[in-house]
This record gives sequence, structure tokens and C-alpha cells, in this order.
Amino acid sequence: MGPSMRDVAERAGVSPRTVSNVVNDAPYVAAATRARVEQAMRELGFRPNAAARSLRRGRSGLVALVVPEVDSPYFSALAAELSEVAEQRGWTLLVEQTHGDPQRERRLLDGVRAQLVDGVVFSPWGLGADELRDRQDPAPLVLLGEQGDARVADHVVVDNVAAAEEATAHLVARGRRRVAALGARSAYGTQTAALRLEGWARALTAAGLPRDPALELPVASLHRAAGAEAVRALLAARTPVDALFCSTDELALGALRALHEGGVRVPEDVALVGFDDIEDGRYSIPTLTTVAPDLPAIARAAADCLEQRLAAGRGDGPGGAPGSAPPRAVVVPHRLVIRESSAGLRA
Amino acid sequence: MGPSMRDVAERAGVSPRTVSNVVNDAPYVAAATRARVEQAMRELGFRPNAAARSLRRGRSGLVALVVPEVDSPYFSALAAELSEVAEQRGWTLLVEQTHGDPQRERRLLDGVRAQLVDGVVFSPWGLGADELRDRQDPAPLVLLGEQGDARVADHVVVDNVAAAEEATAHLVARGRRRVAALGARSAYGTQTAALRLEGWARALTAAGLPRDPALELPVASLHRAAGAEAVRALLAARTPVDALFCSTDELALGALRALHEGGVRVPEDVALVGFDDIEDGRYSIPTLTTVAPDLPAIARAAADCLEQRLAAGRGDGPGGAPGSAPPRAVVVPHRLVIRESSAGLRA
DNA sequence: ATGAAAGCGCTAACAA
DNA sequence: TTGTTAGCGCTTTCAT
Repeated sequence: MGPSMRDVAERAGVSPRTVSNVVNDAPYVAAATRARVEQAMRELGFRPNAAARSLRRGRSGLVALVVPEVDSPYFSALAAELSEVAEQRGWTLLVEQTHGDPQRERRLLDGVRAQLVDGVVFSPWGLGADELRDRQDPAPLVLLGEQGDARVADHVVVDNVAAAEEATAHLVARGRRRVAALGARSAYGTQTAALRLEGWARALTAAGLPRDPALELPVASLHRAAGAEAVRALLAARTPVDALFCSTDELALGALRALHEGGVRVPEDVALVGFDDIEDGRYSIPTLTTVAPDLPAIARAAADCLEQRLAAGRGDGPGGAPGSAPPRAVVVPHRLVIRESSAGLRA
Repeated sequence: MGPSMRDVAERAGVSPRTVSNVVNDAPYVAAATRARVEQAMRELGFRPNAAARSLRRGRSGLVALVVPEVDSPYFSALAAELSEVAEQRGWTLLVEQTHGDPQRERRLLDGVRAQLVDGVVFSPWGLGADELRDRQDPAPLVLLGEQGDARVADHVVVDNVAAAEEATAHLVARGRRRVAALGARSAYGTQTAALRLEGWARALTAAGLPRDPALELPVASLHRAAGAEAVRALLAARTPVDALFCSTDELALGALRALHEGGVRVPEDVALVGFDDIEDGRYSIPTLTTVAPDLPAIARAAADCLEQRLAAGRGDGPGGAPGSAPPRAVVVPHRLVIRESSAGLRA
């Protein structure tokens, strides 16, 4: 099992206590002693045992990110961001994927590995507010995305309604009159899809345009394939459309492909906007107009929430653990990035 | 800190030993006793403490995946695969990114969080075979990608030379004569870039084509931006070229964009093949011909290697820990997926 | 089928 | 400035 502190202590002729002090570079260690201990550690190849440390300290330094899919461009970008933030704060990140499966979500929520992680950042798809509320695990939880009005836990969001409205308004301002909403309804995404649809509807209303149900295109998933399929159906139905508001960039890229195959030009015949600002959309042909959430801000906000809860739980701050501060909602900024897919003749 | 087994034991009127038996569903537990214990656990909201368990068992159930970037399409797809495999085997996956930074790689290699993980799957960019060899951590290591002939640890690879040769030969078979190699040299990637370049060179030689240094295009990174930049330079230099072998799909997608901007048609004027078979390449316009490594097989092979080492270390298998089995090299299959970017007039 | 008790490696209160 | 010691929660050998 490798050398322990006691082994090091013996070799250096000191007590375990001193070794511990050296390892955690506490004050009050004589330079000579420290040198001897470090020497002994090197000779023995000593590595502190994380399990023992966690057990003793009651904290592991582990934080879990639970997302539907780690290989979607959006979530992997999020994971990368959070990974950086975690690194900066001395945390180690553990990533789990749920595929939006409620059962899996429930299991992970109730202790990724029970009592292993100090906190959880969770992006739910399958679970609603009620189920989120009565989880067992005491570790602080930060939710990504809305959960209706119910404040179950701290959560970090972008203003989906406003963002979708902006994006749609942009299309209307470019002279488009038949703006379909792709991803209006989906099997997953809980609130998010609905909120983006609402933003779309508001923009139409504001522009005095009718809300045609034929323009609300449901999707089976949020992947490119689903976007392509929905657009193929749209083309087959010959529904007249001159713009597409897509609730994710992945859907938009699938749509782009299907439009291309259908001989429809983008943006000349149909303009396109997406949501998420994934890397791909910056290189697609044409490049994708999109809503860019401030990802670093999301990661930072999530980490801040956790950090506060951890500090409170520790009893450092006022309040203490039980009956602690009410759930916070952090709204993170976004911006509309205009690219080729919505460049029109009219300014 | 939450209820412990002792608390549960007291409430159920049994000893901690019995609670432990119930939790680990050992045999020899009377149905009635089990029911009482489970009842008590539910009432108290008992969750076994992972740290204590790891300490006692000397095993945490944690496995780390260390990659350069978690948000690159290739590595995130890999992470998703490995995450599934880990789940199946009852492991929890921990993901770390290094950005190819040698210092960070070294640190992670020497115990992601010392003695925390049972095994490490590592995709090195910055570190060479020598540095990999003398790491401190005793946890089993599986390397992804070649490390020259030096067998430092188990490793899982695709046959990069053969794959690159196939891909290039395909271009030649389509009648292309001036096939450039994009990503021939890069700051990162250790062996991999060199091996793919060698495959490219072999195909040219086999076809009796000259190897023109002007056709070896170095890149600053493996991102789309670098691919685009390299191609812009190529176009500016007016180097005649009728095909591009790109050592990754991301580079190919960047190249596609730059060619498009330069008014060069793909595949009519310039044919393109990539490497990795990332999702984007299946929807790009045109879709991307590419080498598809068998990702599930890679994840499985990596997990198998770890599992064997873990079993050996435990003393289950013959051999025991020290002087254990020599490093294994697993070669995983790949295939060339032909799509629009290399569809030519000639079959 | 269950209990008693030791100990995994570390930290921290108390002593010196 | 350093030593002594108890104990974090769990598993497991030895008894019964």
C-alpha cells in the first residue's frame, strides 16, 4: 500500500505529526527538520493517502459535474471551463453522464459516490423540480438551467426567453416573416426548450406576426441528426419558411445540412440562428449566427455557489449548515453573435 | 457528517458488522435482520462513507482519464465511451485536462490525487517515453497513442502509419497527384503526427509520386483555426495542390473553411481526407472522408488493461504485484469512411 | 448468523 | 517547535 507517514517519520527520526506538518506546509517547522523529512519522503517515494485524508478532514476536494452527454459540444465546452475553474480552486473534477435518463439522474443526484464528492454541479434533463427537491445527499448542489419557479437549489442560468426573443427579432429585422422554431418541443431539456419557444413567440407577437403551429418543429433529440430530420420533414411538407430559429447549434447544423441537400440556400432562401455558440458553428459553411452564453461566467458562478455553501457548511460563515441561506439564482450574460447564416440583403 | 454504520446498528439493535454485511449484501444475513437494518438505514438516511471504505479496502473505484483537452470532439467522444465502460464496471471516472502542458502532465501522472485513483488512462502530448517511465505513482497506467518502441506501460493504439497510408492511397486512387499533408508537424502530439506523416509518405512512394517538402504543412495546434491558417498560407503561396491529407478532422474542417473562402471547390479542385471521424465531419458541407478509429474498442481495451493490472496487483492472479507482466500493446482496428470530400470523377 | 475489536493513514487537540 | 494520542467510518479476522 506504499509507505505511510509513520514510515517517513521513523526514517526521519521525527513524529508523524511533524511529517504531517511538512506535507501540509504548516508553520512552525524548523528548516533542518523539514529538509530531513523531505529527504525521507523522497527516498521512500511517499505519497499521502487521499482516502485517509478525506476521512479525517471530512472533505475530499472532489466535485462532480453531472451532464446529459459529455460528448456534446456544449457540455464538453462546459466541462472544460469547469475543469479549469476547479483546477484553480484546488478541486478535482469528476464527470458523469446521464443521457437524460431519469433513473440515472436520480442515482447520481443521491450521491455520485455517496459522500465522496464535496459538491455537485448538475444539468438535469429527465428530473423535475419535485424530484430534485427530495434528494438524500447532503453535499451542496448547483443546478444548471431553470427549474421553473421552484427554488430547489442554487442555480445558474442564462435568460433563455430574452435570448431567444433577441435572436428571433434579429431574423425579423432582416425582413424574415415566416420564422420556424426548430426544437420547439423535445423529449428532453425540461424547461429550457419551452422557454426558448416562448422567446420566439414573443418576438413574433412584438413584430405583429401570426403564430403558426406549423412553424413549431418538434425534435426527437437535440443532436444534428434530429435537426436534419425535422427540416427534411418541413421541406417535404412544403411549408413556406424563410428563417429558422434553432434552439441549439447542433440542431442548426443538422438543419443546415438538410437545407443544403434540399437545394435551399442559406441565408438567401432561409436564414438560420442557433443557440450555444459551439466551435463548429464558427467554421461551418455558412458560419452560424448564434446566442453565445458566457460559459466562463457559468463555470465561475457554479463554483462560487459551491464554495459559499461549503464555507457555510463548515461553520466558517454565519448561519451554519441547517436552515442555511435560501437558494440563489444567478443569471449569466449572453450575446447574439451575428454570422453568415443570417446575413441578409436588408440590414 | 451524517449517520454512520454504528448509528444504524444501534437503531436496528445489531452490530456494525451486520450493517456492513447488509450494505455489501454478503450472504448469511437473516431476512428479518436485513429488513430491520434496511429500515433503520432508510429512517436515518444512511449513506456509506466512500472515504472510509476506500481507506479500509485500499481501493477507491475511481479511474482517471487524463487528456489534453476535454472539449475537443475526439477526446470528448473518447471520454463518453470510457465513461460508459467505467459505469459498466462499477468505476467512477475522473477527467483531467493538461492542454499538453508537460508540467501539468507530469503532475497528473504522479498521482492525479495521490493514491486516490485505482488506475489512470493517459493520452500524453507533452511527455516523452523517458519521462513516462520514471513516474512515482504505483497505480496502473494505460497510455493512449504510441510511445515509440519503448514499452513504458500498457498502451492502446491504432495503426497510424497504415491508416494514413490507406487514406492517402485513396486520394491517389481518385487520380490526385499533388497530395499535401496538413498537420505534418505540430507542437504537440508526440509520435502520432510523425507516424501519420510517414503513412502519407509511404503512399506517395508506393504510387511513384515525388515527396515535395512544400507539401508538408506544419500547424501551430490541432484546432480548426490552425488548419484554416495553414491552408490560407498554402493558397497565398500558390502551391499547386489537388488533395489534402489532414492528420485530424478538426484540421480538415478548418481547411475546408479556408478553401471555401479561397473559392476552391471541394472535392472538385481539392479532395480532402481527415482522421478521427468526429461527429462534425458527418454533417459538414461537404461531408468529410476520414479514418475512423474504433473508439468503443479503444475504451474497452484500456479498461481491460487496467482491470488485469488491478487483479494482478490484488494478488488474485498469478505473478503478483512486483515484476508483473510486461507492458502490453493493443492495436485497435480502424476503417476508412469515404464521404463527399473525396468523391471524385474517377472511381 | 451475529458480535467484539483491531486497524487502514491521516489530522488535530492537548502536552511538553 | 515537536511528540503523544484519539478517532474519522468502514471492513474483516476471530470468536461465538
